[in-house]
Amino acid sequence: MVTVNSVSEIAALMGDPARASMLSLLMDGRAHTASELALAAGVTAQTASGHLARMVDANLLAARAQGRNRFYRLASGEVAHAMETLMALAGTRAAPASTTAAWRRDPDLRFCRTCYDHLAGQVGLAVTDSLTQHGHLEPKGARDWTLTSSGELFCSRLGVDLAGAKAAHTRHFARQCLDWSERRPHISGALGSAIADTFFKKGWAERMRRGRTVRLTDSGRRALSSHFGTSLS
Amino acid sequence: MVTVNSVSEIAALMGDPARASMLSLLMDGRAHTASELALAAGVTAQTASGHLARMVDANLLAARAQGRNRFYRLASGEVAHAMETLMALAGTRAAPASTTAAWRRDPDLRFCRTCYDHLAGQVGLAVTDSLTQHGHLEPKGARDWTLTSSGELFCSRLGVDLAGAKAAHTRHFARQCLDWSERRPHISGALGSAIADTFFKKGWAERMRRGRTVRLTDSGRRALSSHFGTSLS
DNA sequence: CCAATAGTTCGGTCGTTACCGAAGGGTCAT
DNA sequence: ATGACCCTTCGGTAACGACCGAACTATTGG
Repeated sequence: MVTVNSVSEIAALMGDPARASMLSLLMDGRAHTASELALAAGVTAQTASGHLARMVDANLLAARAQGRNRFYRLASGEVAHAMETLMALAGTRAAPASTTAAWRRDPDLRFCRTCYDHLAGQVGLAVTDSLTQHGHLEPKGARDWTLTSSGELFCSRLGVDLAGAKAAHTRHFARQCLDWSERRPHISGALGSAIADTFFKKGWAERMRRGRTVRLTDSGRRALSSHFGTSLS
Repeated sequence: MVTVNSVSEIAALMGDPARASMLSLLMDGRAHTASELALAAGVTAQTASGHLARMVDANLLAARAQGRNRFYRLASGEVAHAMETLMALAGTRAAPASTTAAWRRDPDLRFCRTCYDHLAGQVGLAVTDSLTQHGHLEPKGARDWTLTSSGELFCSRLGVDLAGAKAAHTRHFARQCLDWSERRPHISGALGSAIADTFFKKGWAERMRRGRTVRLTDSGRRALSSHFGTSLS
């Protein structure tokens, strides 16, 4: 009904530098305390509290109290997707060299990172490209994929929890998520999450202590080569 | 460090209700005048002008001056994509404002109408396309065409008052005019006016009593086919 | 109990910006 | 030329909201 208004409300929330910094930190898909987020945003705890309350109110974040801490995380992958899209748009603008974004200079982040709960960067793209090129994924509509029967076979052999992914009826199953560093869609949604879980469970990849960067292990490189037929530089 | 900032800048631009309304209207992919956008946003022309300038500055919009109007359109599909994503996040069905625009509901207006004193719509485009494809018109600069010698011959055989058109030194001779419904330039200026006069004089087209709608007669359809080699649906 | 830590609420300040009235420039028609 | 129309720039106002200091609640640990 109030489409334009609600859009501007969401965008206005993301349009504040402090809140954008918080959302950016939360893009790793993990939950962070209010203090961490205040630090990341460069504001005091009171200010951060206000920001967080507003974002929870708008269903951008979800909060969970634990002891005397309060953990915040992104409310959904859609929020992460919107942030990624805005990053992609921000990257296309003709900008002077002096304002080159930090992420353009971070090769590790461009190589592999988490986008909410799935893999992004060159590794995320490599997985996605392999699936599409082998006929495991087929485009469906403008923003989804269909997992073909060969794709189901491939995923179950890989050890991906397909049943669990299909059980998550509240979210898209195989969603396209625009990769801001590579500017092409990678696999997202419940399937993307399940695939990422497989990578972590099998020790193919591990999250860095801080930030969204993900390190591809040696066995991960071998797995990419043997299972996905992909060689990364 | 700059990444979060640039994202928040973009989001902040989209976060104002007036600007979001403008962007929403522009989601139809077409160019709109500053007045239309001011009306859509519910603000005065001065306020709208400021908003539009900021969005052009941020490479969200592209502007093109034409006569006393100034047309604005989205700078790229990425902008539309970002808006769509935000709409999806806002939980609103992306309903392009185009469905409510008058010209969208009026197929006759889209088919053929006058634009000041020359023909616009599909018929205007058909005439223009035919002239360029036969080498009668050649682009000159960003906003004009040159009538080639073959074009002069063609026009005089058609009965177009070329002498009168050339005598009107106060206006451009063969001007490009952006077609609002088709988003491509059609022939305007003194030559465009003279061509339209020919259509009316020969009974190929007649103005409707009210409004800008023009009806193409049966002989007009035959003329389009025989003289311009164009078949319209 | 008291102290320390985490987080929120309240009140007031301050900067940003959206807004409009007035005025000016450019274009087109009569 | 004159007026009408479209758009922009300028100046001033008003309101929203981001921010922090201070005070308050809740949990943990000694």
